[in-house]
Amino acid sequence: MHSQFTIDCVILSFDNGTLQVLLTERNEYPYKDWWSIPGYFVDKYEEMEDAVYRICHEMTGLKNIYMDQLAAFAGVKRHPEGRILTVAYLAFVQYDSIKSKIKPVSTYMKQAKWFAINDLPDLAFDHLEIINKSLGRLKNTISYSASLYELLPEKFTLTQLQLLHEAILGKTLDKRNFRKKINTLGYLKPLDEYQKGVSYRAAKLYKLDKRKFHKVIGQG
Amino acid sequence: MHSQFTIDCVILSFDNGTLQVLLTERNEYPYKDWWSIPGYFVDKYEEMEDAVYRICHEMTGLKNIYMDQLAAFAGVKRHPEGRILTVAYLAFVQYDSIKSKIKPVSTYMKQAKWFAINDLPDLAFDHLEIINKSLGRLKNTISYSASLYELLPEKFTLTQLQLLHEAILGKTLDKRNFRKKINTLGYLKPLDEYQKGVSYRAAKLYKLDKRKFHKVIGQG
DNA sequence: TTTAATAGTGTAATAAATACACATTATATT
DNA sequence: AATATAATGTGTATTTATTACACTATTAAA
Repeated sequence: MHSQFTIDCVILSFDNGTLQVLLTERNEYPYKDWWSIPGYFVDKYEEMEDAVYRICHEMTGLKNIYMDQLAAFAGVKRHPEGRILTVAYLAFVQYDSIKSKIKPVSTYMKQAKWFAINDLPDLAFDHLEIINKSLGRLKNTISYSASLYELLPEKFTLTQLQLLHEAILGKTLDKRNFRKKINTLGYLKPLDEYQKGVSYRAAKLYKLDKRKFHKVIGQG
Repeated sequence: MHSQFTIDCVILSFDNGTLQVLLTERNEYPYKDWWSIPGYFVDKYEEMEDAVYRICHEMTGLKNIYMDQLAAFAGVKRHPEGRILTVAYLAFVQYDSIKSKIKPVSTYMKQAKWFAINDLPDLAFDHLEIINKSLGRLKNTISYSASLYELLPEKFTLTQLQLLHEAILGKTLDKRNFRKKINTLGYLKPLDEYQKGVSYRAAKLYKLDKRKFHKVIGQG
């Protein structure tokens, strides 16, 4: 007999100019062989915060990811075996730093794989609804803000940052105005390093200055 | 045997320059005789949206209130009879239009009563945490926005509106600048009516022009 | 008629957002 | 060596929004 409720994790990343979501291929009924966002039952005496990390690790191999609660979903018909409430969490991770580590630890999932957000397979349960809600949250709460930088490599170009904003907001931005804005925020540190392996002028790399970031954010 | 989870409702209002929350006095164990936000168990085959309205009505006598999901709370120790997850919802209502209707329908609660948000009694379960989370949500998402107007009477003065903003933001605002801002938004309709029963110059009344509001909001 | 209490109003200064186009640089190709 | 390609990096003028700031007008009550 399973416990009362499950946790499901929307794990987003950014690559190739597109938002990516990490899906797992189920190895158990219901929805065996379907793609789903990683999730599982919470243990009886387990705090949700602990469960999120455990489940995320077991289903994808990923560890130490910061997750925020998104919402609870409890549609009567969402689960074919009876109404099971799930609490969805949302996390942002850097695509490159994580690619090699993705592999389920448990046998409950067959594999874990990134999918571009606008090219998703059919999904188990109400997981498409959960993903859509995540995208809404992303759009409303984090443009020009904190956790955004979890989606980029540690060192990134301003063009990458702009593409990320564009992907989230669903519209193009003016390059000069974007850079001006970024500058006034004042918490990006330019490095003495440049992009490598491109067949055109290499762009300067930047990283988030966390010290300054927290100063700026602490105020408003 | 109760179903898997509960719903709790944070019902906020505004009166006397202060945010108010509707609490119910429990008539059952655990926490018998304690004040709590109204809530109860969701039925096995009941959609959450339906349960919210049913529970809110049974516990407070209020009907037809629009509620937004706030978050799920599931601390292992939050409920003395074992971990019970609750999904908290948040609603805004007009203080005056509702005062007389507040009276529990079920006997599960003894009475329902408004409390000023900064003068709360001890609360059952983790309900203080839930209320605090509501206030954070209110602050982050609705200044100069929609559901705010649910907290005011249909016809209100600009000073009332300003006091509401100040209560939510926890700081004072400049009267002229506030009115200028409100004006540029353009969805408040001035009426040919004035405040009554005050012993000083009566203020003009305004109401929300929902048509214009949706136009403005629809864009950004 | 005076007092008390709140309503209602404008301007100047600063900061932020927008619109808009071209020279620069690194690599690859011939 | 010269050229083509593809993306980087930069400035100014205009409009819009935000901030700071103080007095007169109106009403009811004393």
